[in-house]
Amino acid sequence: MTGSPVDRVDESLIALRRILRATALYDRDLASSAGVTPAQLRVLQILHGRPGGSFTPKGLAVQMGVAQATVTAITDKLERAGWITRHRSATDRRQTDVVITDTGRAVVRDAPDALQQRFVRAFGQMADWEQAQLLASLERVAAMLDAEDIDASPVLTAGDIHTAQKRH
Amino acid sequence: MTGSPVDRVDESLIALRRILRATALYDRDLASSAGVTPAQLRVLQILHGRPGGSFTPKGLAVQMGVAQATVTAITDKLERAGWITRHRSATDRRQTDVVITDTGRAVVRDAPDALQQRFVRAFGQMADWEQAQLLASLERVAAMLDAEDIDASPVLTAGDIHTAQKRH
DNA sequence: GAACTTTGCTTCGGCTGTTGAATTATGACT
DNA sequence: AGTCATAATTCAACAGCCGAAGCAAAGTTC
Repeated sequence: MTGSPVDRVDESLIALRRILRATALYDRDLASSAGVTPAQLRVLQILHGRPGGSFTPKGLAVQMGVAQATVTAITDKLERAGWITRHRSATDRRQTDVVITDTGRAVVRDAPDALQQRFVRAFGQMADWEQAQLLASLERVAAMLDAEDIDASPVLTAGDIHTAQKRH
Repeated sequence: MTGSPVDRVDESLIALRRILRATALYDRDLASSAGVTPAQLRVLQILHGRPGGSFTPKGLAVQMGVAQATVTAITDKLERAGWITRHRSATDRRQTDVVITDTGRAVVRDAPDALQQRFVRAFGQMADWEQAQLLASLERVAAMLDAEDIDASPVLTAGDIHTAQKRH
């Protein structure tokens, strides 16, 4: 069953692609079923996990790895939907504070993150040593891929994850 | 260092998100640097790994998890670029055969799949038991995520992966 | 074999995400 | 004051993606 080294790297890559594909499909399901697109939800999740529920467009752009213009476009839609508000920052009047609203937080809470739920459920059914091994492997892969030339800021605030926990 | 079970699932999810984010950023780099977009490259890769380098739009749509109309749009661009050709199928004249051209194959071969290269390199430096463990974990996660409600067809033919191997 | 249903593909209109370039406003520095 | 840098927006242009509508070919039913 254990093949040659070449087999192993091939099969690892195939497994990785399967993971990527599954998440892409989940994203699209989410978009069609919950009335919020993946990119918009990502913005809401980031805001939700921030102290005060607020962030600057620049900060959002850096964290998401997109251009500032993209953030402007997305926040336009979020604002029109009433999920965020925008105000000029008091301290630096060049900046804008993007603030999540209560209805915006509700969207984050209610968005069915099927991927995450499935992962949490399956993870919980694993034996202790399996969990530890899986975590080690995932962190290993993450370290392999998101390396120095990519901004390594903390990708995800834990807010949405803990939310999913509560509703296990 | 080893935290509570809740910590572990949280940290696993964060690692998973880091992986997803890294791959998304790689995709965008690829698009801007190689003159081919991720979706277009995916079509070319699928064709490249097929016997005869040919597939139907329907098959592409199923494999990629997108609508047929999307495949039409993408193949329009690929055809205009000279990377594929389209002919009516002889056996079933409703079908179209999408066939990759030689220049199309060259695009697949030369596309810098930085993600894959980095993975292969790092993987090769790992100890034997680590490789085995990583593979097992990735396949485990893949099985957790791309489950029954998602078409579980073989996601990726090995063609492009072996190509990356050769040029390790 | 005529009428229908199904299947495969394309066209069309519309939305989202994404970007670079140009613009405006503000802050920082000399 | 003058210059430069930074934050955000606007604009024009693509790419991806979809559902609905249309069309052609195959399959089915009577």
